[in-house]
Amino acid sequence: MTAPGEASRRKPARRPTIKDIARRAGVSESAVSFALNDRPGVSRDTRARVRRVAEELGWQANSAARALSGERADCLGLVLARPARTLGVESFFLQLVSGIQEVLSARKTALLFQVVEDLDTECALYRRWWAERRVDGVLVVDPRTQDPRPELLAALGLPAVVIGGPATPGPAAEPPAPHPVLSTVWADDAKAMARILDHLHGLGHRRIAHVAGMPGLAHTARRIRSLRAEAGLRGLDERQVRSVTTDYSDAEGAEATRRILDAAAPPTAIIYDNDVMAVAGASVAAGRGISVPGELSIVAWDDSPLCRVTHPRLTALVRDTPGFGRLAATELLAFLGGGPPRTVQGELPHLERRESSGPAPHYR
Amino acid sequence: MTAPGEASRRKPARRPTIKDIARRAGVSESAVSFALNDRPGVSRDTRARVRRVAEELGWQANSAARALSGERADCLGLVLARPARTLGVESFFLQLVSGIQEVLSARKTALLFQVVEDLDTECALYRRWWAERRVDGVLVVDPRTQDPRPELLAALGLPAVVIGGPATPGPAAEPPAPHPVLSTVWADDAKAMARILDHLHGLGHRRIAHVAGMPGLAHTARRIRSLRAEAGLRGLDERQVRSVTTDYSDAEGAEATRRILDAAAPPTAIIYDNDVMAVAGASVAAGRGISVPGELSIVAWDDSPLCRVTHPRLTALVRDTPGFGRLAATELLAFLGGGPPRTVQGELPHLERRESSGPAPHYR
DNA sequence: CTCCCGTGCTGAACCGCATTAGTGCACGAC
DNA sequence: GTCGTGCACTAATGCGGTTCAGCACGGGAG
Repeated sequence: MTAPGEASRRKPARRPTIKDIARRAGVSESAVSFALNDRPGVSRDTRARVRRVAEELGWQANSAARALSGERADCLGLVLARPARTLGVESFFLQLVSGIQEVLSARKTALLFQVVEDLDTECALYRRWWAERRVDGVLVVDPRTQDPRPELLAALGLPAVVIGGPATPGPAAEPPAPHPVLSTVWADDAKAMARILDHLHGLGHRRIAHVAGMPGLAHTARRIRSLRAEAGLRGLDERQVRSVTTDYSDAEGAEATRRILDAAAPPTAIIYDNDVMAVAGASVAAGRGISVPGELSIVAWDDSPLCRVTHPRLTALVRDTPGFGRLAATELLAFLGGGPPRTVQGELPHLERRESSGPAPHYR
Repeated sequence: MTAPGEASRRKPARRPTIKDIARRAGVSESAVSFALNDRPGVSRDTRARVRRVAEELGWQANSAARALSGERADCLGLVLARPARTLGVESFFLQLVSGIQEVLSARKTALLFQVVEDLDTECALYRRWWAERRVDGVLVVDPRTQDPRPELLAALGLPAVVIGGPATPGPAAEPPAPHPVLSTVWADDAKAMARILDHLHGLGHRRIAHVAGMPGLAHTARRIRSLRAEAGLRGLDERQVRSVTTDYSDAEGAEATRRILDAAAPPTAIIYDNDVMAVAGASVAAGRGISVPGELSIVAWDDSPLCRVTHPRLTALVRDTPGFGRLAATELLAFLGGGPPRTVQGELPHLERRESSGPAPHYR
């Protein structure tokens, strides 16, 4: 029935267990467990001997067994709820994940990563992971203004850190109110927006458009509020700073740009909430023969190679995304280790000035 | 010691086990296990009752317990070995992962995803996952010409599917030789390259450059060989089709473009192995006042929104990346289910003709 | 009427580790 | 000399499933 290759292919290839170590080291299994987990109850000699044998055998704890008895899965979860369609050019997540894993891999903690279509599926997945005890905690991304996730996770008792600020928006300029159970890492979008406005206002721009991201997202709301607030501080009124929301795609970024440029009194500067839309916007301007930055300045919120391959290269807000991921992972591990839920702030981004932003036209 | 919030936050929130189901259904635990796993040994009535109780209790099998006794982790692994630096704009992986998970989530199989710095770390990770029994199998990406991974995985007996063809390069035009243990999903780069050459040669291009990806990657080698072969079939010699390798970054793509254009007899068309480099190349051409496609045609291997935001929009080879992921996941699950290792081919990409490719200059 | 077998279910062992409750022993105190 | 005490270690138990060896029962064959 089974071909020869068939039989050999399924070779069991037994992996060593603590029993094997115990036998070879001449001690009991529990002594081995103590020795390998840095617990008291074994002499220095025995501990060293056990360690050596374990090393020789290439032993690694069976994660399932450890999870079953230890009540820990040594595994965190990250769900990305994005319709497949909008999984376009995206440098943010891979960088975030890369940062997260720098921290996790040092602790032998794994990361379960899943892309799903929508928020409901994401919630269902949290429930399943919780019930299956697959993960010790989760990293929540893309917080929304109306977000069912914090409540769900709190109800399940599944530890989590919300990346990108809380779902409950406070005043734009203030740090988010701490959630009683969840940790939060947030970026000060208000200060970041202030930096952009310092730059543009200093260059003489008085009519500024803002092509924002998805309406439901918390940081979209924060940025829109921040723009208003910062504009107000500089004596601009609401009609001079307009925000429109999009789905972050190049298509909607381009479309928004067209509508903005068609207005009666078009702005002299546009802020885009991501790099893809900024490039798309620059492309629209080029297509219409509008000179950048002569007639229109462009600023991208988030830098990437994209911003450097256009002509002119785009002025962009540079964030340390891997650093943000490291921060989030560190915070979640600290919480799992028994620490209190905290609200910590990521590094403030800086504005990388390139050729897409310049003096406002009437200033020349 | 513990604050009030501290105490409540760690609420155990017990999850139901089969013991709970057994008690409420009035049967033994083993009967519950049989009923829930579609095994014979329980009557229709009992099975239905157990199912109903499990449903009511919201029971989900503890994945650790199941893994421990069942010898299956219901989890696959995917490692991406990329220096953090080159984790730039990358649509390919998220799309691949999204396709993979369409298949996995239907079977309640999770995906462990990890980004590491290099191949050695990747191999170490396979060993650890294997020893820890974390995963039932892995999806291997970015196969190389000299690739230690198939051998390692075979030695460990860790089932795997290699995505993107085998490490052992056969003749460009032929499907890869099947590995005795590993499955492979591959793309026919030779035919894809033929489509590009059909297009360019048909437009009169006779000097064609190829800005390829990383030298060590198997598909880079395949594409370079394919270009030679296809050029030969059309009567072009080696000096008319030049390939240079890069690290896929916009910077190297631009640099390669500059050197290519500086040559004594520059090509009339350039093929780029990814979208980012193609855009960077287009940007270099624009900076030099070289008209595209008037003086230079550009083709990108891999489409993305990027290719649609440039002026002119870039002609690109469109692959069904999520479909590729689905294929790979399906194949790995089939193998885990007892099927033989197979070599299957992904859908052939098609060339999306846009404005960046046109008649060669001397044809006008 | 006995024997046998299939059906439907139970009890117990087991997976690999962590943990708790002992156990034997040396040593110091009284 | 006896008793406690701390140390180094072992034995036993449990985590939540799966699985295998029974076991009671009923019905058909001989």
